[in-house]
Amino acid sequence: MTRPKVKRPRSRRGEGDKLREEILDATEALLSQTADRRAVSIRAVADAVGVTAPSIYRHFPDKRALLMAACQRHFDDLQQRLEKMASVAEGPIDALRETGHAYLDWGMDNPEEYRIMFMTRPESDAVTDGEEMDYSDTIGPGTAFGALISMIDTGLQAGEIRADRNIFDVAIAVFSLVHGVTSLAISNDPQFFPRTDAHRTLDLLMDWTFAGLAPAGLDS
Amino acid sequence: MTRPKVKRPRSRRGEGDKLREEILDATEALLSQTADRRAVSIRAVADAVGVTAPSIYRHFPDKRALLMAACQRHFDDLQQRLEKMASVAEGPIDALRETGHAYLDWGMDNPEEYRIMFMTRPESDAVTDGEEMDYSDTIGPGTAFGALISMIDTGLQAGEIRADRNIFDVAIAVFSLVHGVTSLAISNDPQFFPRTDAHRTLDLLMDWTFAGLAPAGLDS
DNA sequence: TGTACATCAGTGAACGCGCGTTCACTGATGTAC
DNA sequence: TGTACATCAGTGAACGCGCGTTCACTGATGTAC
Repeated sequence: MTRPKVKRPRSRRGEGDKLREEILDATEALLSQTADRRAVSIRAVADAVGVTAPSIYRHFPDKRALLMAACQRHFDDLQQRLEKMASVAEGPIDALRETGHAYLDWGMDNPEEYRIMFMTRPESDAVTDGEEMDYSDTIGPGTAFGALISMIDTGLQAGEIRADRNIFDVAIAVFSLVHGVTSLAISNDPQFFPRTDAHRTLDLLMDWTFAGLAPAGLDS
Repeated sequence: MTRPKVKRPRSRRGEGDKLREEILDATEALLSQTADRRAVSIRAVADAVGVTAPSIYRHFPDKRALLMAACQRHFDDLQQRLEKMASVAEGPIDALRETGHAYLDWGMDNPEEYRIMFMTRPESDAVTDGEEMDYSDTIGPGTAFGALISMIDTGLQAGEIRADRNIFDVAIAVFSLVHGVTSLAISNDPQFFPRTDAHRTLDLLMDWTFAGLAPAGLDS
């Protein structure tokens, strides 16, 4: 990891932005492979790219900005996956279930990214160590949370979800439910809480939830 | 924080263990006040106690051991609180609801401790940065999770919980539900997800859950 | 077609910092005679 | 009751490390004349 690996050939004039992309790729790869944010240092990233540390500063003002940029990519990836799942589903309840499981899978596949994005302390300092998030990018329209809101809204319109609930409250509750299983799954020894158990737990919670959300006390 | 503060008077012969307790107290206080594990360095702890850094090593072999000891105290504290809530409650369903809210309050009051105990990556490395937990101390009898199991069991005996559920599955589901709200509450700007909202969300989820757990499809 | 030059991508060395930890020590205090 | 001494609680200085970041620089490359 500290060995110089491959010496990257210098980009040609006007192609300096290539390095920017390579740096982001390396940052993601490092985070994903080590599953440990402490392994993602400026030096380690530079090393993985095959470049020296100061080169990073030609493309990002500081470490914070680098991590923010990498995290934004993850957000976009997650959102696209969820929207894809939702578009394929048969009806809003099915969409909620499917996206819930997809979300869980994504978290389990990207545990450290998940921790950074959804499990770090609020405010400024999180960033040195992880990421500070702009909430308007998190819950606004065109985001993962926005997609959740619209699924629930569709359910309401279709009469599959009881209409006496505040839609935002329901969304927060459903989100915290899925987040609970995901966060538990990646904070424990896989032997203690294996992947199939996580999905089973989510299913059980969804059963309860959709019984509670059903208009006439019917199970979904 | 780097200033020497008060110079602690040396303990008398045979009273060396006093410092051990003071070190643990200072560790907890530092963690609680800063809500940032990075602020809890050997030097900072020593400083808070009014002693030099090497003195710590007379009482703890390394930083890991110090943090483990401090965390064990937190576990004991949480467990005692939950058992107290459970003993006061009127019936098992009420006990589950009350302990759920007490758990949420505890997490919100001790966010960094909660993160260390329930939200760090599994395995060895968590400790340098937080804590590795011995699961037999976490889910065995006489623990917080053990208390949850026994509440559900009481509910089953009393006929207030449907008997066709695997008790362990139900316990994991209930735990991950409460954990979800707690973890969400302490990972976001309090302005975005205030304390009352967290309790309201938990209530909603509990409503769904107890509808699902009720024997005859009745609400709790 | 040849050459001088500005530009641009990236380097090498060093900075100051806080960290966990080690080591040889000091000096107060209880105890044995 | 007095004194020598072993013990014990804690100190002061230093170690090596990895970190983010800065600074003056180098040398290849495209462009203007």
